[in-house]
Amino acid sequence: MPAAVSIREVATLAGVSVGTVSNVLNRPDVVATATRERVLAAISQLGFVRNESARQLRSGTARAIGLVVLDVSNPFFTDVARGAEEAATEAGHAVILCNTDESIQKEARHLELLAEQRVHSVLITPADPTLAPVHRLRERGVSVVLLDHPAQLADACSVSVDDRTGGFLAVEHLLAMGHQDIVMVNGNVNRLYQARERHAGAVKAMTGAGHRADALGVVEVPAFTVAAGLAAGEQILARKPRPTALFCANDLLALGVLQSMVRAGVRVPEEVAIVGYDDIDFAAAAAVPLSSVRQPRQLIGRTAAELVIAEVREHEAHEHQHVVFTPELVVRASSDFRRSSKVRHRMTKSSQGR
Amino acid sequence: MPAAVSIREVATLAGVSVGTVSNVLNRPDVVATATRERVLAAISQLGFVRNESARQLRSGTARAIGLVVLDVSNPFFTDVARGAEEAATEAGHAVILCNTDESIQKEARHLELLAEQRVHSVLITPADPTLAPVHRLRERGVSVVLLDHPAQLADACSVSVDDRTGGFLAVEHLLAMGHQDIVMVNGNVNRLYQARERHAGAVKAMTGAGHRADALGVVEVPAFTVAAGLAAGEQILARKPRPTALFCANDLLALGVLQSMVRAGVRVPEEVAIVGYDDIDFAAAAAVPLSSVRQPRQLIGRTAAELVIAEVREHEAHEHQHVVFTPELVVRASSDFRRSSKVRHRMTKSSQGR
DNA sequence: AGAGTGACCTGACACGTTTCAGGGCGAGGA
DNA sequence: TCCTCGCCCTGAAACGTGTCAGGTCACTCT
Repeated sequence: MPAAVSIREVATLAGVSVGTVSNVLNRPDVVATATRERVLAAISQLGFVRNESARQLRSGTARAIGLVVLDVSNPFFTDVARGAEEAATEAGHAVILCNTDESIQKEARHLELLAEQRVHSVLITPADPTLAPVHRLRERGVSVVLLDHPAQLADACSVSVDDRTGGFLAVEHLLAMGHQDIVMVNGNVNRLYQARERHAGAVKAMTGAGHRADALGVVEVPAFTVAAGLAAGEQILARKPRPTALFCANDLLALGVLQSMVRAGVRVPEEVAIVGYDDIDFAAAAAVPLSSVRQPRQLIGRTAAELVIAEVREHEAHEHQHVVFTPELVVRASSDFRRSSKVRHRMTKSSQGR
Repeated sequence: MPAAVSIREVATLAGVSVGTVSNVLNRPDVVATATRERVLAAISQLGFVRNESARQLRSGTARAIGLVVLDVSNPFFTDVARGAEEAATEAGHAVILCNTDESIQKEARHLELLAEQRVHSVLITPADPTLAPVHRLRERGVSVVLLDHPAQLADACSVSVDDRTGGFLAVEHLLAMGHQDIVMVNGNVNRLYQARERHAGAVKAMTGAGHRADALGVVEVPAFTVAAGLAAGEQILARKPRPTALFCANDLLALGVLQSMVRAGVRVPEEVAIVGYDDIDFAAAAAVPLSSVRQPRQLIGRTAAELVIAEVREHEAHEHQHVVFTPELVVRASSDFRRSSKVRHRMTKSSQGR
């Protein structure tokens, strides 16, 4: 392994001091053209690469921002990550992506690591409902933006989508389609902010339509995954009077539930209507195209990154902002038989065809 | 922003030298119990956090490994990433995830960044077919593992899946189902290794069955995405004698193609059979459950990370390995009407029901 | 009692960079 | 001729760690 070449060797080869090389790198305008070119030639000849560690050590903080999400496998979060990465790259920052799987321990572990890396800021969808680790970061002077969690913290920006309205839209739609017996497939309401808010919105729709609050059934799942959705589907299939409509707290759950319905031969939407949440790209391509509550995924990530970059730049003068986007219901075949009829009809022909 | 506390302040508070604090951190066994506890108390009292930059600067290399993939939005790669992250975390390494979108420029840019960070190794699915950036890394002494690209490089390990066999299995299956007019939906064969190999396998299956090599039609797409698949679908729908079977080079393409067929009312698999590649989780949940060539996604990532960690540990003694997994065809309804009949039948009833 | 032996700790240096006070030097003005 | 002023450059001092040669001290052995 060839020893890494340092600024000093470049300086020697170019016949200048290390200070000058550094200037060529960081403030090219202050050095004479001839010298600059000599230095640049030496750099490329030796294959010199800046040592970011040393820069950070000197400057006290890294040019990296940490992005901590609940589940990288969830297309919702990869889209958020894309948005954030775009904005970060434009501003010359690297993004370190961390996955917590909703585990408080993993979250703490990753944040510890990010603190050691001296990232200058962190974008996080909190797994710990107490937000304790977020506060620890703030105390250490790390800028934080809460993703998808609009806690009105005095000391951090946030970017979120109005989950309560999202839940409301979904259930309002199901009620409008004539459903009475609605079940929500949801994560733990106490642990996860999104679960709590979407549920609250759903309940609001129920009571607004004259139903009792507890008329909304609930199936709690341990994770927001397709597998958990499959399990929830089995559970729902076992219920004696089967609910006629399901509102799933995200699309992975909805896809799992849908799959178990299809396997069991339960017709969607005729026997059971399903609405998901997030409107990931796969929702439209599902066995029955999935109705879903759409969130501006990439925009969420981009906005968060931009906020945090601004915060670091503005320093003390920065005022924390709380950006809230509004979700939008996308109705497809899984909750509206009128939309499924055309395709369904052809499928009928197709089965007869063989 | 509170000044970050350094090892020196901890030393002062605990009444020891900085060397001792460092020892407590790195070789706790060499320091007396009483002293160690005093130091640890000081650490937690001051909220001291190691400065990773300084450590790296001293040790010359970071405890991070770079993971460079073609598309983070592709569930195949997120699964690979998960596997890699698991193994890396177990060994105490962080993972920096980079996305190239198949762009040579983005790839170069990310690798530059990783070099500056002095990552101790890089796992990469190359976007540049010349592998030039990979060789640059090697010259700088960075360990590299090629993902999904078994180039028999003398100076790097690789982990891949036998793409040629995968392509062969897919088309062999379609031929066995009685198809003659088969089209492959594929990326650029010259640019992407996977595209080239899967195509070669497909051709081998054709010729093996007594067809001419050019009997396999090809639709080239600009990217391995659902959107590109949709566009390819439109293109195929416009063909005068419509092909009876499609082999898509990955599942995102297949899902897109499938969606455009469903929209156009073309029956799958009766009128057009479809086989995808990767067997991502969403394949099974698609409008018509998708036949696909399965790869051990997480295992690929885990193996790659383990290889590179071993390489760094073993130093000079390391011998480069080329691990090749074997893919497996998973047949579902999209290419086999017998498997679709049950569900299809119930759907028939459902359409009649309303 | 003196020497030898561990156990434990100290203190300075090095890692590669950025920053900054200051120095050399040529040109222009008095 | 001398002074001043810019321009361009130098060189040393940090940044926070890990390492390592050496130092101190109590204890044991002869």
